[in-house]
Amino acid sequence: MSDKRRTILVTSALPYANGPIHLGHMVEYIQTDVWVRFQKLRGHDCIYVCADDAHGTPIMLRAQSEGISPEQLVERIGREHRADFAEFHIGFDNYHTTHSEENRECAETIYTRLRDNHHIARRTIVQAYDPIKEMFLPDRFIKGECPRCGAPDQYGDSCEACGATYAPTDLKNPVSALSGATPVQKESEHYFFKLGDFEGMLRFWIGGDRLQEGIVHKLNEWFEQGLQDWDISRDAPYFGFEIPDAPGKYFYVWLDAPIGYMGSFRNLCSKRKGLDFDAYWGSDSKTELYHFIGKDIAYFHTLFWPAMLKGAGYRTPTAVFCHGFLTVNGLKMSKSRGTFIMARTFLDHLNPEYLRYYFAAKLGDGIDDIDLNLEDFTQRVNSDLVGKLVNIASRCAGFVTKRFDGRLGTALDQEELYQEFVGAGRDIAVLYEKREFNTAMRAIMALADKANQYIDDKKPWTLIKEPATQREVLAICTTGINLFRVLMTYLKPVLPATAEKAEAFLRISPLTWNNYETPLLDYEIAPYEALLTRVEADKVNAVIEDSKQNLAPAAQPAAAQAAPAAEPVAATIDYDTFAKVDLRVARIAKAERVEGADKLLRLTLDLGGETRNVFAGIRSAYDPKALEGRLTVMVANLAPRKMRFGVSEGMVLAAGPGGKDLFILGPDDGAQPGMRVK
RNA sequence: GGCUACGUAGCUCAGCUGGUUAGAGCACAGCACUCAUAAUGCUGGGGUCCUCAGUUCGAUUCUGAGCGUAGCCA
Repeated sequence: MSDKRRTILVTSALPYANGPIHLGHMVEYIQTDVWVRFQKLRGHDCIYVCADDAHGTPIMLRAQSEGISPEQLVERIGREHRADFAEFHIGFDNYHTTHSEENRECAETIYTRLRDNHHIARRTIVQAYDPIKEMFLPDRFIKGECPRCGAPDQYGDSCEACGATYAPTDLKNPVSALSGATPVQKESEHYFFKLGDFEGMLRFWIGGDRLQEGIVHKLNEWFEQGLQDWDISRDAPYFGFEIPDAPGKYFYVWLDAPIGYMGSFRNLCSKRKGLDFDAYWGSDSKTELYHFIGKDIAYFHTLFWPAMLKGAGYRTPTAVFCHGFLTVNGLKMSKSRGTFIMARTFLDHLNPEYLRYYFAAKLGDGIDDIDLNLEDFTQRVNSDLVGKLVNIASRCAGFVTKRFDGRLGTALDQEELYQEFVGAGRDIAVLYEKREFNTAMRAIMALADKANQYIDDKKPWTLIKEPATQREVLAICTTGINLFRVLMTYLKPVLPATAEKAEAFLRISPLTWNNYETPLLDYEIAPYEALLTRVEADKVNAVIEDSKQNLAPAAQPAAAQAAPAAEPVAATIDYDTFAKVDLRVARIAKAERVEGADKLLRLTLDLGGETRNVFAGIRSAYDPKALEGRLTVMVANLAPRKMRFGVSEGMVLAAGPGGKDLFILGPDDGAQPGMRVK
């Protein structure tokens, strides 16, 4: 049935090791895993590797803020990632990390070969530098006003207000997001990969069937703009691999991330006998290599990555498969709506196979976004999997167990129908191969409909009443159960755990794509037990509730009681005016009375990296000791003001008429010192 | 802002190179059945194919503009 045995290596993009896996990530791992399981089911030699992407500035800083080493952080997150994937039945052959000796070796080899082949250039560039943290700042860590529209508080690479893109040096009034200091310009020598050397090779490479049409269009656009050198080095301090011949310089995280595919494979070679690294990665490799990625990182995988491989004397990918993003209920995932769902939260309440099926039912070979509509999800899973699929086995098994000692008949009632189901496998296999899972699921469910229609048409529950037609009932149920077995084979890539239960029910060895052509006859099966239960709406709601963060209902009863002393609302201001006020969450590190002032307290505020001295006129309402440790909100960009007792560097927000009736603001749990209030 | 995609029934989607009454599943309504996890079967209602303009004998399908959504701009 399968063609000749293929040798295939498959990867999913490496999740970043600074946070947990969410359902958006799962689209990719489920898509890849279904494809890999399909290949294995067909009897091909298919290996699936992945790893944590462990390097870069965000991980370094996150570890710092948690007071642990980056290695400890990455180790912990990696453990969580593995657990999430395992429970979603993602069947990696190997899951490694980019912070590994194998990866260092691969990265160094690629770099030195590129260098020796003259594909590396060195140039001194000027970059923003944080004089307090003593480090160069990535674009995302610089904030300032957009040079085009003037919107405040924009990142160093692009403006969220007007969409302009620019260099961080173009920002007006830039500040470091780490320390609040004004970045200074500082020179540094950087290493560049000369992508332009590979234009001819890449133009040729993107031909053929390697990439989806939309991606090819995008690449052509990039070609027209001209391929530019890629900056692959970063200065210390940086969590990553030091460049061999350049002390103090590190590989940019995006250099060693895709190399992580190789590193993970190399690690697998050390564990699995007979696996030959060069057979898979050598320039003359005969094996197939596929990368599943999200559409956002196509650039790295379709330009830099093949060029790097080529330049270092390795093979290039057979194809790169892009998928779209996940929306929930038609919108971007949102923490406040409770639709930013972590893999773990889903697992806490629901069977992971529900999600595997739903994603499979929606995923095609394109790069369109897919939507997780929770109501549709519930109905679809219940209707397709429980109502149609599992129902076939459930409605037939009772007769077999109760009336025929659990033994299937010696012949099918309808051999043609069985052969029709078997024959449909050819088209379904083609659909799986082309990653048109949505069409495959529809084809499988159409068969399930057919099986139910068949049983309905034969009405075994009527025939069982007549002694003369008892054997007919057995033949019908034997047919139904065999049809179910075929369908379960087709769904095994999507529902591996249910397939396993079905195997136990049928008392058969593992289903494969090659062992269902002859029906099970004269064969004893186990009593039927529910293979899959319905999605309960309560559980779906529980997932949403658990995903909501900091959504304590805004207190509004006060407004209802119409405060007598209500102050008229001030004149309208536009957003820009409001946005000029930089409000920050602050931790009151210290609070003390001020000698000689009967209204003031001196507060030492921690803004997560810097501290401020602020005087607040709240002594009549607060005991200083009770304030220490509390979080509050302050105006962080108020001009410093000299007072008799010192300089006040900002202002704490409070409401109330005065005296004992003063109330300082406090954020909900979870807020961290330094966060901006917007 | 530029570019690349996408915008079809309440929901999720299919419609290849333009051609008779635009399809499927789910949801909904009616009927039937009771073997099955209130599952299943049959029948039915429901769409200005985002908007406008153009090409054409004829456009959901081609072209242009606009609106909306997503990604990218290394």
